[in-house]
Amino acid sequence: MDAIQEQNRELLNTAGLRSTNQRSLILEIIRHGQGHLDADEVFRRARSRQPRISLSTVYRTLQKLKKLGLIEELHFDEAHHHYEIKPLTEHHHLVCRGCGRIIEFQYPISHLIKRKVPEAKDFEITGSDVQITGYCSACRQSKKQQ
Amino acid sequence: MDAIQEQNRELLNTAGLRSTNQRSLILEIIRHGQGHLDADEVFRRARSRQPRISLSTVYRTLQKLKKLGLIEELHFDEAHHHYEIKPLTEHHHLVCRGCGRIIEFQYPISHLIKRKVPEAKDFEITGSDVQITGYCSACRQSKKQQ
DNA sequence: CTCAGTGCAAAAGCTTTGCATAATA
DNA sequence: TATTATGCAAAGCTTTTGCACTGAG
Repeated sequence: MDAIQEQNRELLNTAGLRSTNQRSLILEIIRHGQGHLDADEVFRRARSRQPRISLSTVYRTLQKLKKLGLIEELHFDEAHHHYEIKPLTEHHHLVCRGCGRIIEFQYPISHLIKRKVPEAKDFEITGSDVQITGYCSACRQSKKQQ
Repeated sequence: MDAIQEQNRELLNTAGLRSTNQRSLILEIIRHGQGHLDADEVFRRARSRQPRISLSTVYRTLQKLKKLGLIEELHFDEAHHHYEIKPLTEHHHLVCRGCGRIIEFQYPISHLIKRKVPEAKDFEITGSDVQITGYCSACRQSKKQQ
């Protein structure tokens, strides 16, 4: 067992979960997935390394990891969810309506809102997600040429 | 036909759509729905006034109205979408993880992001949604008492 | 050894689609 | 009248669940 697996094992055990190959693998996949993988993509990548893994395990693991706060569930303009490793610094997403590209940016929105928005004064903020939709520079170029 | 229906009719015709009782009704329901209705809720309210309306019509109409930009689709932490009339001023949502209440607030986020975030300089912003999750003051109170 | 976790298959949402009928322009 | 829109039923996708088996602690 290598160092990364050992680290995952501790992470899971500390949370009161059993460390299994499946869970460790799924955690790795999301960690290296550059964010924004959906369940099916996680499943396909997992299966290529562990052919007998099932979709239900993927879903059950994603739920557990979400509840533990290890990963975050994102809701883009689609019928299914996307997952990313819980970011250390607050970051958000520009979603291009042309090519679907997702550009991350950092900005301490929740801090700002806490300060500036009266409705938020009494609200205990645990998470935030900002989605800006529009067209990225590449798609703006190709729109002009049409 | 009353004045509101006549207004809806023009709105739809201008957009190149036929004006039907179903569409006019659905538009009314969303307009008076205080935001955040899901398709099923729109369907149930519509059926109480027009019993033969079908769920497919609701879904098809929501799609059309969304493409026209008359309504906006929101993605809270659930498996389905919510809809609201396109707001005139930019507003966003505090979503309570305790009671599910949704509190709206106004803040010109996209303007701010355009100015402050380098990644957004080249991005043509067409829409924005900020979701702050956490606990509202009522739920914070009841958490303390537990 | 015990119980949490897994795989499989079946079910359960939510949403979309094909087709004949009805309604609008 | 020529299309577009509707209702119904069936299908499609994503996600969840029941159950017997497996594997971690």
